[in-house]
Amino acid sequence: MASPASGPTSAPIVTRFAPSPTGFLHIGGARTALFNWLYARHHGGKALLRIEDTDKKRSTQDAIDAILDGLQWLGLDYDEAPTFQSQRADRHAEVAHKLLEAGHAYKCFATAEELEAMRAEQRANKQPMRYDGRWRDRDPSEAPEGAAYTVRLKTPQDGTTTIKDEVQGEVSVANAELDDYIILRADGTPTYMLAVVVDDHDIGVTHVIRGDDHLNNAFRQLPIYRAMDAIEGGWPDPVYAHIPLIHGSDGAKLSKRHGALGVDAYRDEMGILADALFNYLLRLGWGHGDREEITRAEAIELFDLSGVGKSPSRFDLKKLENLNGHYIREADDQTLVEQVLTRLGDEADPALLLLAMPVLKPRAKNLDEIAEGAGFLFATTPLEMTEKAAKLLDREGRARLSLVVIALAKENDWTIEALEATTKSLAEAQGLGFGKLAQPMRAALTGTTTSPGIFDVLVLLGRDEALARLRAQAV
RNA sequence: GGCCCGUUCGUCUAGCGGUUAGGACGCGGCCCUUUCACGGCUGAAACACGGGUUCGAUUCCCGUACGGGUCACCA
Repeated sequence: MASPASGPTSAPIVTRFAPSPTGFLHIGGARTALFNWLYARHHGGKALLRIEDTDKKRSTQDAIDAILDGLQWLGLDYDEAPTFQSQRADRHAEVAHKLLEAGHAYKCFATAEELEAMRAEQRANKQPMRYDGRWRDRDPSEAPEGAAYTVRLKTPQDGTTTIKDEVQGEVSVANAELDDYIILRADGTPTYMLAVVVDDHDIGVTHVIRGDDHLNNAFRQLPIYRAMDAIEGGWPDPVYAHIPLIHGSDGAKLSKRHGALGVDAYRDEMGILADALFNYLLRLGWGHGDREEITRAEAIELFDLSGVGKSPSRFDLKKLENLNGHYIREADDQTLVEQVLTRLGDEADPALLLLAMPVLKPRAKNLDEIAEGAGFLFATTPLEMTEKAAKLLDREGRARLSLVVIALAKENDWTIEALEATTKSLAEAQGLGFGKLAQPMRAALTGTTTSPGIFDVLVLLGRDEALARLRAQAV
């Protein structure tokens, strides 16, 4: 009756990520890829990649490139060259014919229109919509001469199929719920349901880790494994792990309007670091005690399917950005310079940017904010003023600036320490709070009201440029 | 509609019969402070509901509600 689909395996673990190239690598796919990769790495197994491009109409080279690019960016590498499902149609058909010959599958001569009518009737009668098996026991000779046919799998009609899912636990479905689905189309091409099983078997996949939108498919795919195992042996059930889907902030299935963008958009448009997305995706649907910030090495060490929750989780950009800020602070300055440079104009000087990076990066939560914060370094006089900055430069502010200019013009030691000492003693001599001097200075120097420490700004700009900007706004 | 799955602060999660229900993001306050960040401290904030089982349920069982997934000659 109940037959467990999976048990402990002693053979080396092989996982695979199998996207269909009909669009970019979205956040959900990326996480599925991540979990598969992590599981393989954690257990010292193999991580494989397969492109499921059997739907020629919807598959594009651009999508394939985008997926490969996204995976590489995230640092997910594969142990063998990717396989392309479309190139294996002959093998799929071969298996279908074995199934047919052994009586585990049969020819169905029902036309598409006929089946549509059948479904319409079932819908009208509120019956479950599934193939009624009209050709299951009929003799093919009853079909019209030369009629096209599909090949359907003869699935068990009685009993229950139980899978022991690593994430979902034991899940059972009555076999009566499963219909005899098509494995080979009328044109002889394989359907996804057949192709997946054949490919997974052929490349030695031991663990199928995928979105739980495939949970129902497991019950349909298992009969192929069992039939083939009965025919020729060597087709053990794979271990299944169906991970919950990622939802948008409103709880509905992730779609474009939720920010279900390609990972390239997070990289290019939102200035997210690969390490940050890696960490965020890891923590979405998986937990390990109180751990939040987890490096790649730690992830490989700690990850296991037992930590994956069963409920869908919502995508939260705020948390991603918080994590991104963390990884920006940790990141190597030179690497950041390269990434930020592409977000700045041609006038940006890499050397100066590198010098400024230590004071720029602690205040940013994405790459664009670093670029924004670096703006003043490469601005040309007269500086553009934000509204708030202009307000700081009223008559009083400009008068104070004059005092500052006089004091700093005499300063020969253009260092943070010396500048701070003279500026602070000036403030004291004038009986002013230091902020009264610093804010107008910031406005004159950067055109904004927020920036790194004012002495950092002075030093970064250099004596001549700094003095010039100060003079431009002094009375 | 049938089948399957889920439900702990707004969000991500820890918990695996007895806890002041913990952490993180976000939010409020305070400290640090030349601004903005960072950092530190702190506050508000959750076991969907109803029945059982049990000396005792967030935890186990059954319902209900709500949410999700899936029902193609798509993948």
